[in-house]
Amino acid sequence: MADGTERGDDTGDDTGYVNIWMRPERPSRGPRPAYSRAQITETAVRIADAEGLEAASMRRIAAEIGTGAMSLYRYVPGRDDLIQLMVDHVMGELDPPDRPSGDWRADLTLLAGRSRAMRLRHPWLSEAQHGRPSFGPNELRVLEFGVGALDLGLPIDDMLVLFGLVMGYVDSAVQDELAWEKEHRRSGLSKEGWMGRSAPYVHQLINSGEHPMLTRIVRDARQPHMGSEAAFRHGLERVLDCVQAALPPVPSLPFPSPPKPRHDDERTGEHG
Amino acid sequence: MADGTERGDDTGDDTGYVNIWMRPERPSRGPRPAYSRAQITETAVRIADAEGLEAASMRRIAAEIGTGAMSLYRYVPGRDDLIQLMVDHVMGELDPPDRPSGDWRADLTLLAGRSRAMRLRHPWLSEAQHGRPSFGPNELRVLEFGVGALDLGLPIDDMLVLFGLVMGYVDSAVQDELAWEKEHRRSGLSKEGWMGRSAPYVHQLINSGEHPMLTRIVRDARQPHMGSEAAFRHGLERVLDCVQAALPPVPSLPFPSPPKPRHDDERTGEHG
DNA sequence: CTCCATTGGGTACGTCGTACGCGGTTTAAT
DNA sequence: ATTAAACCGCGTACGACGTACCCAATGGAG
Repeated sequence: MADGTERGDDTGDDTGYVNIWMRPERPSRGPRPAYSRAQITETAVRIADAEGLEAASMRRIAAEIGTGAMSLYRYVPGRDDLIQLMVDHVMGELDPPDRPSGDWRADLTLLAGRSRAMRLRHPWLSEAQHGRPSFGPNELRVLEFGVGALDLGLPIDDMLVLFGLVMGYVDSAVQDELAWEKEHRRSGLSKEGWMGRSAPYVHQLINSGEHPMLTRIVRDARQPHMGSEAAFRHGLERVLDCVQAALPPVPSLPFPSPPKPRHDDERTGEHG
Repeated sequence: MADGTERGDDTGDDTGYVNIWMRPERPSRGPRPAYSRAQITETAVRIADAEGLEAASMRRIAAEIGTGAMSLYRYVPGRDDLIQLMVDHVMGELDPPDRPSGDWRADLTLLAGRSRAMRLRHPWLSEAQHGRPSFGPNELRVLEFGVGALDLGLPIDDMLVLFGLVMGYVDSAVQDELAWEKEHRRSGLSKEGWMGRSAPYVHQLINSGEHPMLTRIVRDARQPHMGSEAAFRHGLERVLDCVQAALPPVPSLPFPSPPKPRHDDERTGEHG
């Protein structure tokens, strides 16, 4: 173990910046750069949208811009950091309001809907996040809005759990929506072709009698027969019902008015 | 686009099998194979456990077994399918009981605890799943047990949403636990070193006054000061409270306790 | 027995991320 | 104004990667 690419124990890298957000885009000296992080990031996002994250290689991005691969390393420490820039860039598309409205359910519904649309536009996002938060500026804006909407008296740890539940649902729901498309890209089969090929396997599992839940999923689930957005909204309502149960009871407050910012709420929930 | 690795439009691959589970391990004719899918999968898992998923390359696995890289392709169509075998293999470690016990909360607690332990043993799992279900036998056993535990009168779609909430929480919680370790492996910094380097960035964000929730996370969150397992159990109880609220009211129980989730343990004096 | 499907394994191709170094350009310091 | 350091774009090169293709050896089916 640990034979080769290890560096020192405490230095990390040459610059000493621990993440991409602490590294300045350009120093003060030297000629003016021909490109920019934003341009590189947007190009990478465009390629990944069209052909997947793995297609957004350094060479491909550079070729799209019209330069050599190594030029990109003047702007970005490496590909992993560029991917973090891509993630935060598309997070900016959520464009949450500056402050929660006071109606937590409407706020989270808005955020979830925009997240779904954004994730459908950028199917590589789940793969690119793969766990680490990275605390980019746009990611922070989303966090502030979403967690702030749940600021109704719970401890911050519980607020984070609830916010994670909602965003986690959005992620997995969109992944399900994209599953057919991904499988198509992987196997070259259409949806009908995949169903036809899988039918023997699924039938074998069902006929074995050892998978009652799978049987019910195949036979009784209505999600495949609903519209994608309708299924998403339905599940989201269930998740928000769960969240609501974890929130402190709202109607009777024996204490003075909470410190939540009360905005004039003529925005009504857009639930169906 | 689509200039190179594209195949036909409807054939997919040579064999016609749509996923790895439909492809038989070995045909009837020819010499007896020297290795097996199980051996290859276990070797790959061992490498990924120790050095990450990307270290489990075909060449590396083959070298560990003591053969050439191309020999593995007699057992597995490609690396993506091998990763699916790895995922299902570690899913087998959950080893759920044959049938739910009747106490859905105990069952899901058991499954969540085993999932956390398993994911800590195999930190690459989240990266390897990256969205697609694949319906392997061990994955199906977990699905049958977990969803079956929630079979209390809800429609199957809602059961799936609730089960996904619980497993999604486990995933994200373990990812948080592993975040330090991953960052350490990436930057070569210790936890204290990372905190020291990030302090200026975090302080800048906090001092800007535009991130009240981040401020509360840094100042008030008790999770970093709890044990990892205690934090996990605490959040899990919150999630299960949410799930309970979505379940139909219990038909008959000896205890007439209302299903109201408790939202305040002992949170006293949160502001210093 | 013969036949040929299947075996393990080697070679080779195209791709990847990126370390390194070069000559030219810009700016801060003198 | 001069100089030297810092920074630019970019080409070359290296060691990986997944895997297509080819080969001789092998052993069950006829």
